[in-house]
Amino acid sequence: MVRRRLAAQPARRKPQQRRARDTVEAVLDAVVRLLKRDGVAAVTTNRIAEVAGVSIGSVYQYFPDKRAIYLALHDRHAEQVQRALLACVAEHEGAALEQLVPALVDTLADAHAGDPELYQLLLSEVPHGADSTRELEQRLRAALRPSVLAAAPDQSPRELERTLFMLTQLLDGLAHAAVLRRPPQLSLAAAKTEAVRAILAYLRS
Amino acid sequence: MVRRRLAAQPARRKPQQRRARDTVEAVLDAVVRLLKRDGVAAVTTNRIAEVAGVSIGSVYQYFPDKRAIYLALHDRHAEQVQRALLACVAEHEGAALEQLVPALVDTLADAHAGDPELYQLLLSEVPHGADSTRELEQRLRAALRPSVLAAAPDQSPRELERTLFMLTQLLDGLAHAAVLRRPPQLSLAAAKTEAVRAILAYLRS
Amino acid sequence: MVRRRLAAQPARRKPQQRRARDTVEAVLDAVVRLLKRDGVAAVTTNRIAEVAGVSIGSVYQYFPDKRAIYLALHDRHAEQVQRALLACVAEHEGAALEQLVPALVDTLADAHAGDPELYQLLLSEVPHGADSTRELEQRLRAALRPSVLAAAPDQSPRELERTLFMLTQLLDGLAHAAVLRRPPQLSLAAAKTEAVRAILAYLRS
Amino acid sequence: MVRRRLAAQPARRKPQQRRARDTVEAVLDAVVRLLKRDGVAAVTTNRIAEVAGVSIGSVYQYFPDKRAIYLALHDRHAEQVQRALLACVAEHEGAALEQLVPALVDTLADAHAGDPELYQLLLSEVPHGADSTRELEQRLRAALRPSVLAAAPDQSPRELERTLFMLTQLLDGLAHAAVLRRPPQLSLAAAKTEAVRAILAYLRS
DNA sequence: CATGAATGAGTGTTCATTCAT
DNA sequence: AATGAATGAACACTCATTCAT
Repeated sequence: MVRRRLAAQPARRKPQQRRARDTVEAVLDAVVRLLKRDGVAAVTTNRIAEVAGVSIGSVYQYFPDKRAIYLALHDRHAEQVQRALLACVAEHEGAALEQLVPALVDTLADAHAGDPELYQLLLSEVPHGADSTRELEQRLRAALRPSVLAAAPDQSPRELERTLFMLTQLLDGLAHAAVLRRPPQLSLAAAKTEAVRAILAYLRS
Repeated sequence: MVRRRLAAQPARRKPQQRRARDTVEAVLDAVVRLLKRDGVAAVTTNRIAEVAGVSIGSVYQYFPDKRAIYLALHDRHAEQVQRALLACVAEHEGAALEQLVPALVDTLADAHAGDPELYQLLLSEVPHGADSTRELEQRLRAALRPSVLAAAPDQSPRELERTLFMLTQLLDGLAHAAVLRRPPQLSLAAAKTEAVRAILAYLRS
Repeated sequence: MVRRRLAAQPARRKPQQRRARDTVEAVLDAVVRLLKRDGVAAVTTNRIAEVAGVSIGSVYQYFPDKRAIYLALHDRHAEQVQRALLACVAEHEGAALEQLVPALVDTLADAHAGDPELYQLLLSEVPHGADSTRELEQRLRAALRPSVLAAAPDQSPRELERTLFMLTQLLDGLAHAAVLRRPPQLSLAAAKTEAVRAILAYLRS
Repeated sequence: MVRRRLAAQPARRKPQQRRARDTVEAVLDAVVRLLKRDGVAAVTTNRIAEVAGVSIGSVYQYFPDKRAIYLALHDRHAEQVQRALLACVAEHEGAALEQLVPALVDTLADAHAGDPELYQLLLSEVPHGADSTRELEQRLRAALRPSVLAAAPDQSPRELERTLFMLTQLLDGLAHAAVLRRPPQLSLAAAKTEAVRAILAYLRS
């Protein structure tokens, strides 16, 4: 009996960590909700706590200050995008870039299109240091490196980095543009096709 | 009489308009100075007035509120970029895109490279509605339309818009990336060459 | 006419300084009122502003933070005591210490007795750095130096300082004790007499 | 049986009381440590618990609120001083005041000099009601009464109280001043000698 | 009894904006 | 038109205290 209890103890700990994670998630979701409903100006720490259903004190138990909340939000977004990309790359393991690139454009466009409003808000209204932007790029680069290396195994590290840099910029930039910036006459599908065309044209050049 | 008046009025008014323009410029410069020296958090209207050497009352004479100051700052930047682009396009009137594109990349990269710190701040820290981002694109598009039209005079308006959209995104995105995001191993010159290569590859495809 | 105006200008400035002084005084008085009425815990910056009849913003125009308000309060008290002491010393210029000491004890006891409650509060509840205590002593010492020097002109500087130190401590300590700490059976007058007796006994020894 | 129980109970209880005492001491020591290291502002109940190595809940098991902690700290200090004084008085039982007074000054000065920083903090920064100051005086008076009575057995109770009051004030005030307020030129020894001189001069007068 | 996560009233402070001069 | 003292709503954040485990 005693032993069972001792063995069970670690199980008790988990709920604590679970609860912490839940609170963090609730806080970030609250920020998103506030952001969409009332704009950045309405995002106050007290309001966040209220909407998240926790006390303001608890918010400060998990985040040292308001900036940290925004930072975590940006991070969470970057993580989600990375996860989607890694899944996409894994799904097309061994495929040619001709197959991979359209899939990547789709994945990225979807990631942004899933909640373009939020994404736009995140970019244009939610404060984020320069690192935050780099964050997503780092993750993108990491996700793509294996595929690019497989497509051209004999390139120099320098060339590899250059290609990765350009591919990252083109992918992110064009998917982003397709979702958020395309002119009214252009459909999302057409914009994605065009993006794929541009990227493959570069890779072949 | 009419002439005298017309001649006199501008003379009297000019100083006033001059003064107004000077004040506006002083305010915007003050924001830039504060931004660079102490970060967004230090940009308060009272501090702006102080650094600009005008009274806070005068600031509110020219700007309805703080947002308007940031907006004007973004606008001024967009205008500067547009001016540079128009000059570049004018200089290459009649030239093929093969000549124009490198020049445009140079121009944009220079525009950003001239004060990359400020540009980064403007993008990542200074609040700017979605319009503000579109602003620059609109101007870019307007500047490039004649050249693209000249290069392929018989394309449909739809095609023209599509090409302009992609060209704009590629130009701005890649110039931006070349200046602010390129990995340490990649020189600015190499990044620009690569950008030109990508854009021309797309245009030829 | 113009000249008159130019000459009048300084007169206009005064009201500004006057107003500033008034606000500072109003704030300090508000703190005293709050302190006496509701205790230290009730002294919040917003409440101070309210009781002082100024906006909280104005309070912060004149004091960088709350500590500064308390500091100013201690300072004002020290200044008042010093003024009373200087007046007392001036009144007894040329008198023997036998006459001066009782007058000094009276003055100090009155200064404390005038508002013993406030004085006690200031000492025991209102935060004050170590300097604040020294402040009053410095002023006391400065006020007494001429008299002590006159009473024994041929003592060494070292001896002078020693005597001043002891005199200061005895005066302040015993006046203070007479007002705030004497046992119920002892009248204020008797306590003062006793204080004088102790001080003169020391000076004669 | 009864005996066994009585004998056993204390044995069982002692550890509990011991633990309680230890916790209380740990808490008070934590306050002192925080006070010295980081100042009053850093003394929060949670931080106290942390530094004391107990949970905040345990702190509240032993102290009803924060004020009680400070009160206990002042009390502990007063107790220590009293203990030293009683020992000193006991050591000089039957001695004349001429011998006792120097010993008392030494004892008090040592009590304060042992940790003058803490003592100063306790006086100037740690909130303490008026009682807290009286506390030490009461204890001082109690400790000295037998000696004063022995020195002049035929004085009236009124006179006794008056003398005790003055003696207490002079002893505490001058010892305190000798340790914490003496000017740089004056050595601690010289200051103590001077204090003894003043007190004996008063007693002889 | 011990724990420490959770609470939330309340604080000091800021800063966009106004308006009397 | 210019000034800048005054305003006060609103904010980020703290910390004494509680109570479920």
